[in-house]
Amino acid sequence: MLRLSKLTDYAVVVLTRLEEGEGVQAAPDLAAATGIAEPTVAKVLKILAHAGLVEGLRGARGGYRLTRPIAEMPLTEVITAIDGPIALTACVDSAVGHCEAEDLCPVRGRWDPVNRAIRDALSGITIADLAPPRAAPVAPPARPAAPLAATA
Amino acid sequence: MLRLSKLTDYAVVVLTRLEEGEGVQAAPDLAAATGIAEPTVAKVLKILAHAGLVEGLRGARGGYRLTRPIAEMPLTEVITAIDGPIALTACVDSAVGHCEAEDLCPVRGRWDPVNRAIRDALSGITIADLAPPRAAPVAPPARPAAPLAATA
DNA sequence: GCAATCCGGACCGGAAAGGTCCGGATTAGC
DNA sequence: GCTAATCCGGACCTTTCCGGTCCGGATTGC
Ligand code: SF4
Ligand code: SF4
Repeated sequence: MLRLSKLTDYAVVVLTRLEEGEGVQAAPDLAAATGIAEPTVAKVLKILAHAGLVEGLRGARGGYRLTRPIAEMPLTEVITAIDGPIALTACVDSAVGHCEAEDLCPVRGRWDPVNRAIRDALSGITIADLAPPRAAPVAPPARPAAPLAATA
Repeated sequence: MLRLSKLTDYAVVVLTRLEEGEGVQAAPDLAAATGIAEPTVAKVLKILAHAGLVEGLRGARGGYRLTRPIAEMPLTEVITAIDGPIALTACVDSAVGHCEAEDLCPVRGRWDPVNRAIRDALSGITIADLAPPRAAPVAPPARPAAPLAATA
């Protein structure tokens, strides 16, 4: 169904929750706050830390902390970090495996523009756009999808 | 990897191949022409016929035929026919299953604009855009992604 | 009547995702 | 220095879904 993995979804949720708390937050803490199982949250955090989106502070009183404000985190970065590069089919540039019908296939390589279109549409969205309207400083319901209007 | 299913990919390939041949074409014929396994092609054709994108003529000398020119077939229709409705997460309108963290989740419902953005980006693409440049009447390499430029 | 072809469904296997767990390393606090 | 808390890296299993195959039945042209 062109669905992105649950882990990616959870990652966004965790990131938004990280933005709310000020200091470092432990994994079990975030798990309780989001309603996701604790080991799963830990796994997501580990992947995100590996991608450089969050920073893990070890030792007692440790936890995780954002390395950037979520307003400067494109959604594509999170997807790429967890699900790998965006590749609709096996014959786009970022794909690894190749299909066996690639010689006879008449549309070989023609997926690239489509792939790029989706990537562009997603790169204009940041995690902040997915986050809940915190204090609503400007206009909460007026621009829920401002950067998305470019497609229309 | 935000990858659409192979069946959908095959469907596009078969559709483009259907456009090339004039009359009806049998499933084994298409299989040989595309390099895809015959039962798989048959399965794809069945699904497409069920969705109304192609028409199956039974009996001897039968086969499949397009109901519309591929230039008027949006890509979303093919995806929806095979992979089901486009739903990035479990909490968008078109999704069936619901995640258990939907009450505590702060981004619940915020995926909808993203989902819509992708759907819009895809609805502007037709199968003809994926098809190979048949006779190249205008300019083959000049406009490979004309309808996609709206996102930039 | 016969052969060719689509139609609908059931069926199975393998891969991938989701989820869980443990031992080790690191650091704050006492 | 010792203990407790916490991240880190990986291995592990379990389940689900996708890709692929197959068969009996219905329909039509010759
Ligand atoms: S070569 Fe053709 S069949 Fe293979 S992945 Fe690309 S579009 Fe699909
Ligand atoms: S409610 Fe939250 S966790 Fe559940 S599918 Fe929606 S965004 Fe993801």
